[in-house]
Amino acid sequence: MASLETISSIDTAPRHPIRLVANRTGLTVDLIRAWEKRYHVVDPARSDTKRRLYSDYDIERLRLIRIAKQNGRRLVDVAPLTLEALRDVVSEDSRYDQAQDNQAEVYRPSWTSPLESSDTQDDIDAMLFAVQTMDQHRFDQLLQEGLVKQSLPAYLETVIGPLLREIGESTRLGKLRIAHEHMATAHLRTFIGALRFRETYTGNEPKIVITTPTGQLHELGALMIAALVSVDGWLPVYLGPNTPADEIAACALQSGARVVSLSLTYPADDPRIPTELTRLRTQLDGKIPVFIGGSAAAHHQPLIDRLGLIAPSTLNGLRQSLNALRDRGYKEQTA
Amino acid sequence: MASLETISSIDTAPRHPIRLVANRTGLTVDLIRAWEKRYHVVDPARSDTKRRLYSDYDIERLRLIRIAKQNGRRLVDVAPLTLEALRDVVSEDSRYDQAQDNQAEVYRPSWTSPLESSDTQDDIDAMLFAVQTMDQHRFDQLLQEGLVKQSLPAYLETVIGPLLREIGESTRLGKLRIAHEHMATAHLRTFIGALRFRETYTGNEPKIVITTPTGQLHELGALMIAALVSVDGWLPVYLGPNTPADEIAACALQSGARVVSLSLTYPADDPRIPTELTRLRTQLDGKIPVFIGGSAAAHHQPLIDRLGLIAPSTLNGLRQSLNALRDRGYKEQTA
DNA sequence: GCAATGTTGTCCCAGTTTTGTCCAGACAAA
DNA sequence: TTTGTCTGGACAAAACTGGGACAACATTGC
Repeated sequence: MASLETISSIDTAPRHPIRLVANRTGLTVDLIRAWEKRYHVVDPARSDTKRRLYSDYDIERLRLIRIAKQNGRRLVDVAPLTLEALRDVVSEDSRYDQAQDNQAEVYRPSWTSPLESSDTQDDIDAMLFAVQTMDQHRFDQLLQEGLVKQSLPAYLETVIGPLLREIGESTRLGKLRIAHEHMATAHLRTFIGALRFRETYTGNEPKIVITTPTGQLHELGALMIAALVSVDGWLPVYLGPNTPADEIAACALQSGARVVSLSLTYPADDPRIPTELTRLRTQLDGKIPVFIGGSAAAHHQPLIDRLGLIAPSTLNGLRQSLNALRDRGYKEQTA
Repeated sequence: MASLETISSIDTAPRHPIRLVANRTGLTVDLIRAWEKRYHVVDPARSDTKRRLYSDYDIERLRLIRIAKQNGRRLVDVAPLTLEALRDVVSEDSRYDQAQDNQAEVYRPSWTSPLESSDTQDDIDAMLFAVQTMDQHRFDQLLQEGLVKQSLPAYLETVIGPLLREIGESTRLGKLRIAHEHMATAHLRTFIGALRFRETYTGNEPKIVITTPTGQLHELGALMIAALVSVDGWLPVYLGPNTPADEIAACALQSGARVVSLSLTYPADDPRIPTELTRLRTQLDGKIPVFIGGSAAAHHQPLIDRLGLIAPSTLNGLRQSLNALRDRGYKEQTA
């Protein structure tokens, strides 16, 4: 369980003091207590000296309730909702034009463990079949259904990632036409792009610039990262693919981003990559870390080491590094 | 299965406070109450402390009434209509809106104007400012709000189209950085892509393949077309940008599409365009018409004429041609 | 063309409910 | 000691309600 937890769960272990919760949610300490007193919005555990201790789950709920209120909901109405119900309410409110999710009845705790791999593979196969038959509607349906079954990070790692690889592979082998790949890519671009907006923002999130460097035209990896980090309370500044180093640096500085993350996939050995990465590293204030992800990152390991960039090997590794960074930032801030 | 039902039927359970309704419809709280007082436009349920509680059905009605009013309808006339009747009225108006010719039949008071152009320009300026300050959240908010104010086709034509042109222009003039343009483009890609899914599909819609030919990397025009035709009951098979002619043809044949639509923007004089268009025309069964849209279509007028392609000069022209085609197809089918 | 009338969005009022902030005194942590 | 958190309560701002006033504008009748 513990290993899976890291991918998919929102931790329910109580450990955060109220101040951190206030910081992360954008609420005041007083308000959090008042909500608890009046509506039992949260029921935090206590330390042996009666200090409130909140879990990640609580924080996420409070964040969502804050947004729900901004959208015009009344506290009385949203206070008793579960995290999942809140997600639905908030995403419906902030994007009421989105395809109405019809799975309200399905109870899916966010700590749901990832699907059995065979199950997942079946899903992926079904998706590939839908692509092959150009059945967009079915494809979309499968994507939506798959998302219901697991948490977003787990879904990206176990379904979307493998699906992308298989589509690429099948096209190279001639099992899929270019037209099929195009359709699937376009559809996934829309789908993953929309995922980001399932999350909600308070305005206090640290920013992260996400893009791909010059020459890297495939954006889906970067987009997945944007969706992923949204879950953990980052605000992605997403620039799409193929951004020159100068522009990335300018954007990071203008937006006040805490981190930059790049995705490298294809072509893996583009000669511009070393130039661009070096240029980016020198232009950025040394305080802004640069993360490198994507399948082609391994090709540039020496360069990455030399420049002091960070290249976690998995999506989950990236996620953990970022979370550590974010929480470190919190400590510095209050120290 | 149940999915279609849940999508198309609107919940009548009263649960939304008036503030939320105001947010979603773009009306003010005062106005909603005034309409209720004067015309019983809605008759919301009440909480135990007399607070108004609206249903999804109410909200949708208010939204449509707002649009109907913008189209020049009088409140007295539309207030008693059911949701379905309102839908008819609004969609009828939106057709006449842009068919500037024969609007004589419809009663339209003199103050009718879809949206004051100055108003629209203000919105666009605000969006440009949000882009310039890299305020994605604001940008998204403005896009959403704009959409509430008018019907989707009108919105695409009066806001999104001009916005795209101004972003391109500003970037060329150096008023925006490339990073800004990238951010805006990426964001719009997500936004427009999601628009298509506002519509609900029955499975009987005629299909239309939408893409851009080889060398044309800008996909937003094509994506706008996909969103646009969805409104009129087409099912877009969207392939993203840069699709070779052979693949377009294969896709059209495999999916049984009735029409193909291409968007040409940049580079306008790409030498591959004539080759690709010719190739496409010959590979497609003569029965499948090919529409050409986009700012660069004019550069290829002789070619378009020679190949017998169709190039309406505006989005609305395209829309009308397609509707005519669809209805003609329908008649043949039933005759 | 002008006056009377109708339509419509906005604002104000006074009373109620809901919600955010503040305070005081006690205790715990750094 | 200083700072932060705890409980319980007080207070004030914001939001909602019903009612009505009013100005801007369009329509209608002359």
